[in-house]
Amino acid sequence: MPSTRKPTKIKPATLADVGRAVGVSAMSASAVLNGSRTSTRISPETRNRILAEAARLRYRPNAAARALNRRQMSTLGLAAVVDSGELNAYFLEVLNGVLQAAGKFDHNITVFTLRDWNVDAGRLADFCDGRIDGLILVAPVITDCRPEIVPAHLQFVSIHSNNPIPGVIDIESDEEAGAFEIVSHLLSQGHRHILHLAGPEGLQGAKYRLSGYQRALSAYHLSANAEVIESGYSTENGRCAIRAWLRENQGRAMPSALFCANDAVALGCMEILAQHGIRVPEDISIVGFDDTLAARTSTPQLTTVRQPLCQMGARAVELLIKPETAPQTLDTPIVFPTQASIRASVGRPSANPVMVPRL
Amino acid sequence: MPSTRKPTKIKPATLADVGRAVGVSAMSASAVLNGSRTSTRISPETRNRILAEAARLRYRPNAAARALNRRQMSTLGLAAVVDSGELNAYFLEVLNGVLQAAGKFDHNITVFTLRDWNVDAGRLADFCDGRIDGLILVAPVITDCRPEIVPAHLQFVSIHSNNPIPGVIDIESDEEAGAFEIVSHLLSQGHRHILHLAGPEGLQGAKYRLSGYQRALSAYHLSANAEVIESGYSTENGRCAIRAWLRENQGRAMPSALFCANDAVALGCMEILAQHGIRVPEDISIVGFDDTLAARTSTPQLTTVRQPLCQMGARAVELLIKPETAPQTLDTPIVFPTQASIRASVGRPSANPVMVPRL
DNA sequence: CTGAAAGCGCTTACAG
DNA sequence: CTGAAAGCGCTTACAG
Repeated sequence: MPSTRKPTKIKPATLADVGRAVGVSAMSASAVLNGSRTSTRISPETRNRILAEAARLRYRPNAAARALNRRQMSTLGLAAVVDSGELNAYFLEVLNGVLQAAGKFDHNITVFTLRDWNVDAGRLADFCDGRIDGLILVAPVITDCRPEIVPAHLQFVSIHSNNPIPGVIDIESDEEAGAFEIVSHLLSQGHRHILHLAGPEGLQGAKYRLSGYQRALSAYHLSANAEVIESGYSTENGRCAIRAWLRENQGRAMPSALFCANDAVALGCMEILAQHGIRVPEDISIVGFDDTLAARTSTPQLTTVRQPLCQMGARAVELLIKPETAPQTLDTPIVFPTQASIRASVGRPSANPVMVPRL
Repeated sequence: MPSTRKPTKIKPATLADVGRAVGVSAMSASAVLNGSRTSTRISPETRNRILAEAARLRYRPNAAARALNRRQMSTLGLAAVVDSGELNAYFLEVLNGVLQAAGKFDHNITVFTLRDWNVDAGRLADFCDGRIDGLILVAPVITDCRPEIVPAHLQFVSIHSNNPIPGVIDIESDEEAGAFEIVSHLLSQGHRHILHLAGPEGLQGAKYRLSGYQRALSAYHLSANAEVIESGYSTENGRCAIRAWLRENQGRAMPSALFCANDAVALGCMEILAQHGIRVPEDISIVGFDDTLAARTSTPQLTTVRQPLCQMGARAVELLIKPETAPQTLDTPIVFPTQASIRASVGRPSANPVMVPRL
């Protein structure tokens, strides 16, 4: 007998159903099954009968009714932009941290996706209609920041906000220090010509990474050797950028190392370099940024800068659920440390410089 | 002036507030602002005044109240197990498809994470308390499948369920055909000794992949050449499995190709082989399964089997929101086709066989 | 065209 | 120890 579609008529048991089955009021059932306060005492025997009937009827408190009454849903929102139709590895790391923390506090996570921060900023407030008790903005880039995007009755927290949003607590990682550390590592390995593929112009994170790069070179009195080309943040951006650079520099010496805007860009570069027979790290060293899972699965594995995205996500959840843990001043972001992840994609510079191949 | 924590007292405007401001009943406001049915006609002028006041007060219908009344939340659940504390690339692909489809139907997605399918199966029904209108199970492995795990009033859909769950529609991809196709590709390239690193014993997907491998060999009358070792599904599993195989087969000829349980395992193998100076694809060809983003970022890029995870996620959403699109029989899974993704990790077998290095 | 009433399922005072 | 009442914000019949 093939199973058939289930009739959608079956209704879950309510407190009234349980009460009726036992012969008491819904209120008594509520006190036993959901009541947190101990002031209302129920006799042990009716208590047991209520418990038994509730189990038999598979009673579960209705979340919508409870939310309406308590004015909170025990749910947090997570809003992110989907670039080119795909959430990326960066988001996945944040999501992991957010889910883990939310679980601890018995909260759910609802994911909202936007096409574009500026265009969809107005929709943010629409999500605050009782569905969620707080909203986490993942890497928002809201340049046109009108006050009405964050509603008066809910708290927002941002992670890696591109610019301050009034009333929104921001969580950052120290990207400047991370960039400084990783470029210093390259320098300490003997690299003197390090090409930086910078992130998208206008993005704060890209600026921090560039600034850390410059500060490291400066510390070695090598500012004159700085060479920067703008790339973006995607693998395809990385491919295009390095391809263009190779085309324009045929016959010249290759840099001995690449400092890429992020892991995705680094992977794009590795792909193109491999096509030209340029080996990593024998011929050229490469470092990325973010320490996404792609950094661990590439060949060779990527030296990169770890941002504690998981912890940052968890902190965002904590800020919303336990606002008393928030810092005094909302204007200064909470900053997490970054850390270099040293892997196989960095070696010593090769003795005889590699030349850019002629096409 | 530093911004201060917002007083959480501010309450969003209700229909009653809007009605009061205009001087009409909440019901009229409802008819204008949220009413879908046209039977209730409001005069154009009061209509406009209601609209104006609603905008001024930033009225938004309360989702909890509406859900209580309509008995649906416009939200779907997505449940997955977090292996070793991390959601993986496979999940991310499914999530992408699910979010995209949910957006089209104006539904939200709430993510639930479990530690272990069998242990936490009982919690599934707890989520069905009015928070969601349907639940998607991502790759569930519920061996001890008692009927009460799926509640009577909600529909569940599974993606890649390891075994049938009564009353749950399952969505599959044709893994057997995918394995057959990719192994046939290896055979067509001249490979005759193909080692299979099989997925975890007991998992249905691993069986399909093994079966496709065997069928392809059989079609070439090469069943006698089959060689299978059990690996798992993680990169570390892949490293261990290939390391063990190399240790036990020192001095013998290497297989000319590896068919790995999935991309992660393939990457683990590539890493270990590289350590032994064995080149891909010159010395040995490698194929994976899943076509996760790691397959595109490895060097060389991985030949693998693409499963349309995004589409499968989208179909799951559609099944829950438009149950009329469900197939007649729930017992037969919906099967999506798989497809070989040919990339650089496969070449022709080398003329002189590579030997397993002595340690 | 407009409103008073009842109800969705729960909880929070308040009586008995 | 237990229950009747009122309310959370919305909607759906039903009157006027």
